[in-house]
Amino acid sequence: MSSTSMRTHMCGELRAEHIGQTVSLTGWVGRRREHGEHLAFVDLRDHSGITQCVINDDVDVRSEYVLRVTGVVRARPEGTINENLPTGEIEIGDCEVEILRKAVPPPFPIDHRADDVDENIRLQYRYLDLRRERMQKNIRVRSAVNGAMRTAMDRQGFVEVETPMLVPSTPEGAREFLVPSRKEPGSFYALPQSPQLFKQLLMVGGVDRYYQIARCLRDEDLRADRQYEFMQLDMEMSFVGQDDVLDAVSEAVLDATEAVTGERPPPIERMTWHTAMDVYGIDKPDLRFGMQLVELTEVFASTEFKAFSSAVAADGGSIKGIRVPGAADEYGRNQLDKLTDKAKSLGAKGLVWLKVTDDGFDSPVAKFISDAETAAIKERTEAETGDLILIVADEWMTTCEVLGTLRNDLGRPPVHQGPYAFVWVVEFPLFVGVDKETGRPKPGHHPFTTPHPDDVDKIETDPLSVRSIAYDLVLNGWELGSGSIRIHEPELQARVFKALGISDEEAARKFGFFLNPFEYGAPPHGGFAVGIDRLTAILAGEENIREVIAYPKTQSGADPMTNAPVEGDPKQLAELGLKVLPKID
RNA sequence: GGUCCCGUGGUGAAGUCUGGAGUUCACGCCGGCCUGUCAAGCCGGAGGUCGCGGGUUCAAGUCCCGUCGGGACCGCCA
Repeated sequence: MSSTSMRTHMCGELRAEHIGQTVSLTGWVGRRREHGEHLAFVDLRDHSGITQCVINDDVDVRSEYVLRVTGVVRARPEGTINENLPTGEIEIGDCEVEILRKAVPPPFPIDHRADDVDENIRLQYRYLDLRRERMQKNIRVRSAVNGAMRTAMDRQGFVEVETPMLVPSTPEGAREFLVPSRKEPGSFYALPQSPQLFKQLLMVGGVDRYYQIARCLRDEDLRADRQYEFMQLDMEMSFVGQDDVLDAVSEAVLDATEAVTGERPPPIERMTWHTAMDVYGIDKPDLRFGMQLVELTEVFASTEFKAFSSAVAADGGSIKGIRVPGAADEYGRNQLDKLTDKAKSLGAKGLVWLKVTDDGFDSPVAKFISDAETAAIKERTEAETGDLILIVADEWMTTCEVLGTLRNDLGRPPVHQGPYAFVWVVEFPLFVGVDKETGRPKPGHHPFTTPHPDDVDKIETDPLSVRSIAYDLVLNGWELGSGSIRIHEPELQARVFKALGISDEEAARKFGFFLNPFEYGAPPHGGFAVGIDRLTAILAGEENIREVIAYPKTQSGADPMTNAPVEGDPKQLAELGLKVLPKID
């Protein structure tokens, strides 16, 4: 497999069993150690590893020269075995060295030391960065993830279908990249934010089980876990319920994890959205650590502390706390003030902190808390002396979100650390919040998501309480993807549109191209999409998806290697009927 | 759109708070010595618009203003 017409082995391949063989290796000069005119050690490197070549002639080879070395595998002399190297027992002697290409010195070392190099420089010379062991590993982890998921989908009877990259602009959702049409100046294609439309129409088309390793594009600001372009394992299946989709995706994701780590994680547990919010304060809970939100509303049922009593009295009010083990001494007044500011910036009216002592609490509000309440707080939070307790009293959602954010800020390990804590978060609300202008509820996922059958009756009467058959896959606090069972009956779709305040005319205008085909017989169907960059990053032990993307963009959307984006050429612009307006300051 | 951090020979850092000659350290690079190294060693050398522009000052890498670039996060990502 690894041999070619130019080489017999890879640089990381040779062992004691090869001693005596004449071999040819190709690769780059990693290190050169010269001992006078007639002895030099050259570490020849390719992605598989390095092999020491002993060169007796006076050959001028330098860092990153590309060589073909032909010689005899021999045992290293006693006392010179390098146990840190898989190939450390052997070396290549009687070397004939062919310089295939000289090289100028690289701007940074092609090894682990480049981890500390400014990322902009690594990206400018990405082709050199990619030569490094870390990048080679990450690219191969990615390939393994793709391969395992593809195999898993094939095995389960899914059919890979490629959907177009030049698509119509869609009215809702993320900002799109526009591509001007040359044939029709003034008209534009959009690059797909996902194959959503096409995959659902594949179901109408009787494909039954579709998947694709799909490129998706969204013109939204970049982050550690977000790029303009990203890859998804996109899938859709017909005549299914939620369990069918979750099982199929679990298979692919667990296979991918096993392919990379060699170990298959346990079956992925499920948690309702409500539990995730209530206990972890976030819809993408990180299950690797505790510090759960503890319910304290009842404890303060008859409290005299006004900040709490008003929350108890309010409809939908909630008081919760988190315990930060052993943190009482770590957090001084200054830091506690910062936490309070943070809580306020997240929408809380305030933050109560209690330092747990043997007697009770050390806190500015300790005097408002009765002995019974103190005992109840300690019992419910399982607090011990030296712990710090943070309490928020507010509307339920605010209480949960604020404490969830603090929990992550204070306790969350780096994303790749520890076990792989997958979790399915199910029963997302159908609607989230209310549009300020229209007063109508806003869709939580997208307007084609099926309402939970038990809640369908409440679409008109209490829309915000309606759950949906929409679900997310979460790993170590990162959202890996989301999906839903789609609405396939027009009556139900009409009710949801009505709740959203979308008129028949508007629905026909905005979504007609999508929904009209359903008239010809849409099967019940549902699907999912898994973010491959994020899954790969976590499996590769990286905290940033740029590390698992061969050619990523910087946070401002530029590519330091190619200098993209570049100004439009006037001739091209003219052909497309485009004119660039001057910048407004 | 916002908040915060960073920018010093090819690379990484110290120096910036408290202004005083481009000073220092490590790696790399070039040359010399060296026959068992593997982060080789020893000796010598070259290499700088302190991101850029403006201001304050007798004097700015250092203080002030602006700007560009990079990063983390918020908004945004139905």
